[in-house]
Amino acid sequence: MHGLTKKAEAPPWAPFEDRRRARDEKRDAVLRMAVQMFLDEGYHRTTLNEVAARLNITKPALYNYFRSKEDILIECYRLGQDMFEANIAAIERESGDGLDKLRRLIRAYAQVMMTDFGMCLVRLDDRELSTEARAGVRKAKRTYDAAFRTAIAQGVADGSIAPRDPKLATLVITGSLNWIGQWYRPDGELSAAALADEFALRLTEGLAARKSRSRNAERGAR
Amino acid sequence: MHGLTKKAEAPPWAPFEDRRRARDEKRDAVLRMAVQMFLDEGYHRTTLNEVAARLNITKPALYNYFRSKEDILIECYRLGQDMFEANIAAIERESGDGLDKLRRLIRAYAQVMMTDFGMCLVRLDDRELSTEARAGVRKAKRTYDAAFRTAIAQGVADGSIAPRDPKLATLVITGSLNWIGQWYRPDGELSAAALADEFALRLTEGLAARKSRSRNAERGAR
DNA sequence: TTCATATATTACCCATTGGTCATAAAATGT
DNA sequence: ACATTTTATGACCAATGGGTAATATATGAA
Repeated sequence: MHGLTKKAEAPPWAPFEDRRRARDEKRDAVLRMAVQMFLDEGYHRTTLNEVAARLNITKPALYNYFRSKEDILIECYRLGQDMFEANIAAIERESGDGLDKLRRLIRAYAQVMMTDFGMCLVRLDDRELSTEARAGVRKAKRTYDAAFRTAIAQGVADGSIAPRDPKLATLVITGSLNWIGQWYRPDGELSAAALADEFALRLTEGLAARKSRSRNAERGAR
Repeated sequence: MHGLTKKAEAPPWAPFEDRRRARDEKRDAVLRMAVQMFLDEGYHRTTLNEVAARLNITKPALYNYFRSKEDILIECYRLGQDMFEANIAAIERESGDGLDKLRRLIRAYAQVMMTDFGMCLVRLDDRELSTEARAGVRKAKRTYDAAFRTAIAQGVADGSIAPRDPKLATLVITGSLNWIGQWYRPDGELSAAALADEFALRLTEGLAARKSRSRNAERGAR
């Protein structure tokens, strides 16, 4: 019996890993509490003392996980951005005509907008952020807009969407979607999925290109 | 020559009136400056010192015209509300089917949303207000929503709009309109009127009831 | 001129709040 | 048991900004 391997099962990093995980969990708890309070009361009316109190700790303890109040806000934005980006990127990879893609974009975007971190991006004022952080957030927002614009442009090109200015059409659609973050409450009558479907339906019911004989002939001809 | 009426033309109240007008003009100037700064920088990041400085006065001078910072904010909301109410009430008085009325509502609402005081209602956080003031603002907002809902319900009833839930349809439409306040800049390519027309077109192009033979027969039959 | 009123200023108060520091208390490793 | 690191705390600092009081200045009336 070598003294070396008395109980070789548990890897020696386990405690470290445990600790790191416990730390991350606490960090996440701070973030979840903070985002809720930011959304409920507004960023600047939410004090770090209150956030800490609701977590049964005191303010300086927060500084073990975040460097500043703005740092907390930045992380909220980042979590929201990650959700949008993951969903949008997945849809852009899929196949389908422009109209289909647009419908999927609407559904996905609407659903993310009904989550706490998702609505961060439209409910919280990014002017609270430093110039650099704000630039990052705005750049991210522009990429989401671009996804809608290209889907619409593609739809107009492939004949699935009746001709229109993709930029204006995007303003109409994303406005409606962004505003969801202002009124959605999880305790409403309709589920998030049902609402997302409704928005996908209503925001595209006027877009489909008429399947006129001439257009069909045109498409069949090439 | 009576000493009494040496120059009887100018009414004796003129100076008073002049003074009152001058006062009102200054008050309005404060309001216009304040609303711009509130929109530019956000309410709580706009200090009364800065507002005063931009008007070439000092902070305490503002207190000749307003009782508090919140009082200024309340007046901004009120001016915006007045614009919405005047427009909406006028349209509700007009005749036309539900779809027509909805289109006119959209155009009018969009145009007010492109003014400083109009966008107040969606860009500024009414949680800055006292409970009573906030209740007033929210009540006003609900009446605008109600105008859209009734127009849509009327349209569904009179056959000009294809059947749908008026409440959800209103959320879709007013969301798009409210979001205008977040991106509109008066120096854009399109005029406010052109944008309003575009929104009226795009937000209703999918609503019109199909004029199917059976429906026409139905309508003709009663 | 003189008085009254409206309007403006300077200087100040004070409540709030993000953030820091020295230190204590747990938790972890040996 | 002991040493070390992590995590938490109480006390405090400093800046910000809304609001006020005492006072000065301009304006119109008598």
